[in-house]
Amino acid sequence: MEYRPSDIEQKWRNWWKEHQTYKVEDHPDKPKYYILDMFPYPSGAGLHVGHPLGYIATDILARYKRMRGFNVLHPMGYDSFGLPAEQYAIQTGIHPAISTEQNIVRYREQLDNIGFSFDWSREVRTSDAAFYKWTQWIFMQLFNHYYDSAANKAMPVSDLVKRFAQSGNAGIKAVCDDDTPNFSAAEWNAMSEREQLLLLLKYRLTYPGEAYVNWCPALGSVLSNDEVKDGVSERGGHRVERKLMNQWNMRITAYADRLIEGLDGIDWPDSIKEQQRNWIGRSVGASVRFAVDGHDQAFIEVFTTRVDTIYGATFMVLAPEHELVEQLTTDKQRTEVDAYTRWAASRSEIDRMAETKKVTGVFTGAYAINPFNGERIPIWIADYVLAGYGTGAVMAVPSGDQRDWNFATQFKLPIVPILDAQKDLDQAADPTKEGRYINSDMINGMPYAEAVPTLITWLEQNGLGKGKTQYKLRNAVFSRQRYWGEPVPAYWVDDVPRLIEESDLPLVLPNIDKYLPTETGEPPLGRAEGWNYKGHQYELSTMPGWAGSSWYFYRYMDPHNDGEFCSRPAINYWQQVDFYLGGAEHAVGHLLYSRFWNHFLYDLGLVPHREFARKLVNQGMIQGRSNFVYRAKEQFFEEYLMIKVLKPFFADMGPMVIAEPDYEEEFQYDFAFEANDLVIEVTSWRQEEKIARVYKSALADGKRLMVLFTEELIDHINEPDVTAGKIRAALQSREKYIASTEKPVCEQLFVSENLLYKYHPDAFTKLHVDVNLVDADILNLEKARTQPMFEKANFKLDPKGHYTCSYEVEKMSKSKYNVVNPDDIVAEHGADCFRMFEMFLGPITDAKPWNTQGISGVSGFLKKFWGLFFNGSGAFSVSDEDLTKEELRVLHTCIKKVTDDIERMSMNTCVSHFMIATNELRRLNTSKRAALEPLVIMLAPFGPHTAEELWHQLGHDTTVCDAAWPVYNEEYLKTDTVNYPIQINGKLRATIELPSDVTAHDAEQAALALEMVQKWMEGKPARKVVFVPGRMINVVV
RNA sequence: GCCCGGGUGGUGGAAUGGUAGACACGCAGGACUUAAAAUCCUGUGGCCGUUGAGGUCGUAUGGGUUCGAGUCCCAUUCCGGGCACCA
Repeated sequence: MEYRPSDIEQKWRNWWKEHQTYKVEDHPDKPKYYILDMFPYPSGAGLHVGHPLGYIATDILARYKRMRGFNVLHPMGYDSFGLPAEQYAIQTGIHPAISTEQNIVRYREQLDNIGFSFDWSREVRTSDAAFYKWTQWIFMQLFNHYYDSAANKAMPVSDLVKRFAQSGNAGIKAVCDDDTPNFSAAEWNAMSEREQLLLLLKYRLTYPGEAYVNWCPALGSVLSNDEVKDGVSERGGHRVERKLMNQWNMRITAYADRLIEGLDGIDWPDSIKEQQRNWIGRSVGASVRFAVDGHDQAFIEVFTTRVDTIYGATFMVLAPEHELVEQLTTDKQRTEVDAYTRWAASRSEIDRMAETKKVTGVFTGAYAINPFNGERIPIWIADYVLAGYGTGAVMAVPSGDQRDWNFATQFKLPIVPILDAQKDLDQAADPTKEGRYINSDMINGMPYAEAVPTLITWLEQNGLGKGKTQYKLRNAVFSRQRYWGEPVPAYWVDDVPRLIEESDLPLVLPNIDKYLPTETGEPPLGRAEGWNYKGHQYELSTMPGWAGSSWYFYRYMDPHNDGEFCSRPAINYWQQVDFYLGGAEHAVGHLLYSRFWNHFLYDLGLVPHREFARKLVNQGMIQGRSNFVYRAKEQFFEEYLMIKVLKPFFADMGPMVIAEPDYEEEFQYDFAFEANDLVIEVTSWRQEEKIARVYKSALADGKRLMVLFTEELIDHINEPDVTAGKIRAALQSREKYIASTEKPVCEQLFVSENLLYKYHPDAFTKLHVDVNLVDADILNLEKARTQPMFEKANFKLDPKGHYTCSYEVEKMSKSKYNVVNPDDIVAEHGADCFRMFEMFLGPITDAKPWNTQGISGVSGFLKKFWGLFFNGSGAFSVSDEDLTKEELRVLHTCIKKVTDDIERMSMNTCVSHFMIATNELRRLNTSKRAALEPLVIMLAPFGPHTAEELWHQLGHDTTVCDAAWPVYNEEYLKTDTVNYPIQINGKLRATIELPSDVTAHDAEQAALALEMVQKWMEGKPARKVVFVPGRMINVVV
């Protein structure tokens, strides 16, 4: 019988479904093992080949653990709220719930075809009201709790209220806003309810507050940094500004220390732990208040980790958004400061952080007073100081900090050394802490360790500052001005948020007519009719993508519970995730937020562990190979005209007078070619205003104007002669204004990648093109023209008539149009082959570009393995004979290696061990049950369909999933002799066959006796002989 | 820019500090075939040499630790991921 996956795979998938093979029940008497994959966002592009990489690995582990006697929970669901569905809804008007449902159906089909052992009865979807009811419920718990620093845990706000009423907030150690005032019990009790509620917001673990966002006025929406390119929106190229908006926040900073400490107790990759530590960015230092000269009420608070350098602070820098900038700026400096502030507002945070070469900034005209020596230091603003980090102000110490040094050097500000150990301050800053302080008044002569406490004590005694621990971690913005997310279960009364009753959960997302912000700039939910609670308007923003994914792993334990997010018995049995697998790109997003929520739920006694996942493994990303096309900008046509049309044209016409355009002319006419009083302007058909303006200038100058539309240049891009003809005619004509009246056919030009070198790089926009339209980097023009992107396009082809695309290896994603689906491969080679091929690609932790060359190796292996069970005439034929010593060695080597390698998630080497065993058994002509049955069992996690078929052919009638994993016997692995390599001074020179139980002494003697060894020792005595039993012998001379 | 990974034949990759290149792909040669496909066999890191010798270089680059380094340490370089509203 030939191996034909299509004959067996569907059959067994049906059988598993019928027999509920993968249904998981809680068995308190059985050891449990909870294996979790990061659930996918159901994108419109379908499941891509990167998704299953992790799912296959965990599926293998899950099936393996089951065979080792564990009750395994390996569930799957969908992170089904998200921006792409909303954008699709904006474009098409289709409700995100509908497109999401369609995408899920597709995902499910694709997942089913791969033969996973998921228990689908436990599926969760974050966009189901039955699920987000509990996301909202957790939000409400966060609102109702504050972080008590004394108890080091979350406590009910109702307790806080009682304590306020009794003794005010003086004795309360809690995490709260920096600007929380001190008040007595009497003051508290005298407050109105509204005042009290506003004050409590400063303590709650989730609260509305101001935060900076990328605001795009033209689109009327907030954009992610990702959606902002070069200061304008990626879609549409509209202006984007940094704007303060009232947003819900999560007080994750309350848990900063616990989130750092918790990392020590979990088996997560060091790189993830390190990234989280850096993200939280705990730094110990001091905050210092600087008075401002001439402004009695204004103080600038700075945080520094190097308070010891304070006498070297020769200026101060504020973020352009700093609230005092407006007030401090002197009239003389105002124009300059305003211009700089506007410019800075147009830059994204990433741009600002990335820019280090160019130092920019302006002087405000104001001076701060150094609290230690009363010195006046100038206050500047510069965008390397970020408003969102710390206080948005830094004291600049150019002798110790490189960025400050650069700034000081650029703007000629003084650089004062403060330690006698600092060197070469004319070359660079020296951040050393060595030596003794100089120029530093009260700490002169002290070392670092003494100086810091001296200064902090002084600050605290004088009320000018204090020792402080600062975190880079900011409270997490929790509002999204979007539709497709969980509604926030809160409503507003007199600008104070209140929660709805728990009994009114879930607060179901309402339908709206359009998925866009309202005309007044409110989020889409502002369009919902009757969106209010007992007459008060609901919160209009929705929750971010990470809300549902921060706790979903508990829902799988008890997915249909309507009374609790998870029942007590279920959580007591399943406890926590034993093995979590997913991409490292979630290192500081999902994985940190989930830990935060879990610590909170732990404080409330709702979950048994502080950490939700005991072990985490990162799956490497399967990267896509993206292709790019180049769309010409207007500038391109000017260059094209010069190079392709005018140059040959001049050669034709002989010498001719061309005016050198001066600066002003260039401004009036972008493309200022002028000959015989004719000016040529290149612009788009649509730029009526510009054309009118240029025509007016031309008239005023007494010149004639010819307008060449970019669209007509596009039409004739491959025939420059046509344009040359037009110009020739224009030169001879006496008309004042010459422009084509033909309607353009093409509106965009795409230039082949191998022609780009002729033009200025800025003349093109590089755009992703769907890889399905490209074959070996050549764009399929016929297919391309069917796409909206190229509907009105012309292509400038290379001399071979090809449009060549450039390529890059990057993340596989719908937005990069480089998604490859597994479907075709599964259909062609079968699911088992696909599963094993993905594993065979390499370690799951490595990133690698997708590439199907090599799949025939796995496909051939499955055929050979299958072939072991069938005789020459194609009949199933397995004997019951005993195994020979060699067959035993082959089998048990394979058992040992595969078992060890699954345990360390090295699935790629497992596949090669199967190949080796199969090749060996073929060589030995083995068709004995005693060898093949254990192999079928071991193959089952990898190729479940094939294994199930062979298992049943071997005469079993229950599933192979419940077979016991084979155990290897060390006895069979032993060999009588070992082939020892012999090194002379670390270089391999000979080998020698020695008994496997040889003593060190005998081995040395045998090695030294060898002729080759003697030759390489060149008569010198052996100074030392290193003998590693079973490994090697090294002779040192 | 900052943080985190990674760099091994033509390709994917293997290698608890102990014979670098397992297992595959590809390629070359051969067998079977009228032919092709499929299948099977042999070879396959570079260089020098050889007729069944052997030598030498080699794990991004340059240093270091060690009897011994792809593996550990330092520096450089290139590539990938993250950088707070993509998920």
